[in-house]
Amino acid sequence: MSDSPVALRDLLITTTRTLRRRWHDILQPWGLSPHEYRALDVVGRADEPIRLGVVAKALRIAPRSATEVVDRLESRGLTERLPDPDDRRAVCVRLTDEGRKVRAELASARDADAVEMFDRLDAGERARLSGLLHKLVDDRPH
Amino acid sequence: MSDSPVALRDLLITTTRTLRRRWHDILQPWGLSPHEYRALDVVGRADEPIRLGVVAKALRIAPRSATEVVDRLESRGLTERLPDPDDRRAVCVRLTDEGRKVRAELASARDADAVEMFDRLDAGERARLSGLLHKLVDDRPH
DNA sequence: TCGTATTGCTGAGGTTGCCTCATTGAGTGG
DNA sequence: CCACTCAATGAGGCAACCTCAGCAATACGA
Repeated sequence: MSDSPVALRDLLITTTRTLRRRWHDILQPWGLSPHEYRALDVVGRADEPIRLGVVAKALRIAPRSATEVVDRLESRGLTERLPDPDDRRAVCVRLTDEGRKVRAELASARDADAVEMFDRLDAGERARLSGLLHKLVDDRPH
Repeated sequence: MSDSPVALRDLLITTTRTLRRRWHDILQPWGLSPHEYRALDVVGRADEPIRLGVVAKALRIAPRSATEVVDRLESRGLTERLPDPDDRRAVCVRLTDEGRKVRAELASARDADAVEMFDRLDAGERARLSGLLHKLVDDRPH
């Protein structure tokens, strides 16, 4: 019974482990952790400077911890802080030119890797896989 | 293009995130982390007492760290250490009765959860999903 | 068989990435 | 104007990993 729920769950886990490992390897040369990339992406996704507190919420970490993640990005020259014009308590973050460049390069490397990962499936198979996974997770609480 | 490689990758990640969260919630009442369960499982899977170094290799952590994981299990009364009869440098670990009980209960809770998670798919769909995932990962280095 | 290298575990101590709590300085409602 | 509340951050803590050194015990080469 190789397609029992239990075997299927393990297979799903194996598959995303592979994905994560590949992503990790892509990130390696840039010296960024997956979490740091996520922060870089959150900051870059907003085209306006974004508040530290908003970064924290987006990453689901404590505000205090967002300070640290952003510190790390800043020390690599990828982001810069600036005062919030509307609230002098608040601090905003935005990407530097270098940060924009790194984010763009990583995003396209990541997408290229997805293409490579999935090129064993043709369009029909991908559509079927997509349908099955949607059926599994759609409207699932969380 | 909702079944592009990129969308598919994200969907796969979302799916296992759901799996992981459910697993985490199951583990919660027992006060065990996923990693601690994995250690418990490694120790229990061997029916002989198993060396600490072997535990480390199975968990892919440094030997020093295996000492700590096993310390935690031991402090919860789930495992016990005993000297290796063949090599007086080595220390073996085995489950206590309580450990065996917890491992069995968790394993069946985990399997029951997989059944529940996948009951949205019928046997044919599960077989198709299994085939597609195998095609993605089989013989992939690592 | 004896000296040397290697091995298995663990103490000591470092790093990372989170956390909570308290502080500071800034907005806000009665 | 005073008492809240709120944003970021310093201080300090914790969990879970790591490396390195040390202590026994084992294995091996001459």
